[in-house]
Amino acid sequence: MSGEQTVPGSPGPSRRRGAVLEEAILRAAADELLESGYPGLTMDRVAKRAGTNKNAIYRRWPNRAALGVAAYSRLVKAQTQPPDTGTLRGDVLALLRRINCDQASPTGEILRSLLAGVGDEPELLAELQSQVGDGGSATWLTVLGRAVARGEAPPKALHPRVATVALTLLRNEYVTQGLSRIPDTVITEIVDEVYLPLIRGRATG
Amino acid sequence: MSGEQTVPGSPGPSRRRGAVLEEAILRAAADELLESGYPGLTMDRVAKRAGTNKNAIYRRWPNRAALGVAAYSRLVKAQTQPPDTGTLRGDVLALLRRINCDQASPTGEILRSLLAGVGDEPELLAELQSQVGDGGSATWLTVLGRAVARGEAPPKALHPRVATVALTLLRNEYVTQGLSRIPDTVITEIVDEVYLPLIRGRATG
DNA sequence: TCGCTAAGGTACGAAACGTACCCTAAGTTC
DNA sequence: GAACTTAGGGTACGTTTCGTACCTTAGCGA
Repeated sequence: MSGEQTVPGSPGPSRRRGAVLEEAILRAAADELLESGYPGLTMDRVAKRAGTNKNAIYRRWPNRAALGVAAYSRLVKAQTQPPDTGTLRGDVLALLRRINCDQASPTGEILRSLLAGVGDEPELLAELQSQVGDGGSATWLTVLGRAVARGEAPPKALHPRVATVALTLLRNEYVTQGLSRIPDTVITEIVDEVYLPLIRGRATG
Repeated sequence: MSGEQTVPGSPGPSRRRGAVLEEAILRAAADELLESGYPGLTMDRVAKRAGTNKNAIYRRWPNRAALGVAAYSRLVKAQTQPPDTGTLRGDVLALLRRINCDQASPTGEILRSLLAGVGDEPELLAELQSQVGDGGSATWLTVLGRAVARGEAPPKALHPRVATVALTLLRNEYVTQGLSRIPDTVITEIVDEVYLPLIRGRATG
């Protein structure tokens, strides 16, 4: 929570413009998302928190959903460096746990709300999807590729739908269970009961 | 679309009560869901369409989300008879295609909206989940059980998380792709690239 | 026949989206 | 350095929709 964004020390009108103001708005929106979720993401409140008004927001984003997606993108960006623990199981567990820790606490509820908020606008849906979903497709293929190089997995496993199954199952937990953080037992179950049997089973089956 | 629910032939006030009125409201709400989706599910419009007013609705459901979930349940109930084609692949394909035909056209968008609309109310989320998600868990276990009996799958495959993987992947398509109906190639890909390798791979891997 | 319950009609307050209008500060150009 | 253009600030407004309140009226049972 970065608190209010009005420049505190300057009494006179020191007016932010352009990218600076845009950053302040996005930060305020992201904070609101974290605190109150997407239903609590009110244009008036974001404007107030950013120390500006709705005009400045609507000049940049056409509606609340677009602002929500943009703010959400700020929350979940960053971590795309795939782990390298030396084993496929270790890498997959690390990936899922990282998602569960860094993203999950707000993501479950917020993502669920946003998926609805974007409604019929496919552009926003695509952006959400690229942020959350198969934005990580490359990551998973990297991890799997190393496993293939080590002989842990057959080359046939390098298939996007196969590679991302673990992420899909984890996201399904977020969406359908309504939990903010998934228990680690569920993660290990996904890995040991589904993902690794799927990957390795393809080697012999 | 069942149209307006006001009794057409009777000019005088012929007032419906109890279960009859409740049915009319639910049907009106379901029709609104089909026509306009959850965002278009307005209490005033449902009341008007059902030929009643908001009082009668709020006396039965505490808020819009509850009415939405109840109406949605009407839309997706019915089909729970598992298919029996003689092969696991045939059964799984039949299940997914049935879901894709009977449910999908409205389900994708509506489900996405509802998942958000229920927001923080876990009871409604659980009801949604039981209607859409693991309401089918028993179905999938039945299908898998027959496959085990035929020797098509190992008994270890009779695990809820494993059994429902195909459904989870299909639902993931609905939620993240924003399509009302999934192409059949995606369904066969889910079955042939993920589900069957997962089930059969466990036999040998 | 007489109440009691529930439905109908309507109006209202609150919240929030999105728009409009005018004023003013920050850059920009000459 | 002055005029001009652009963009931010403040505010008010119209609209929609949720959820509530209040009163009237019809159906049903005792």
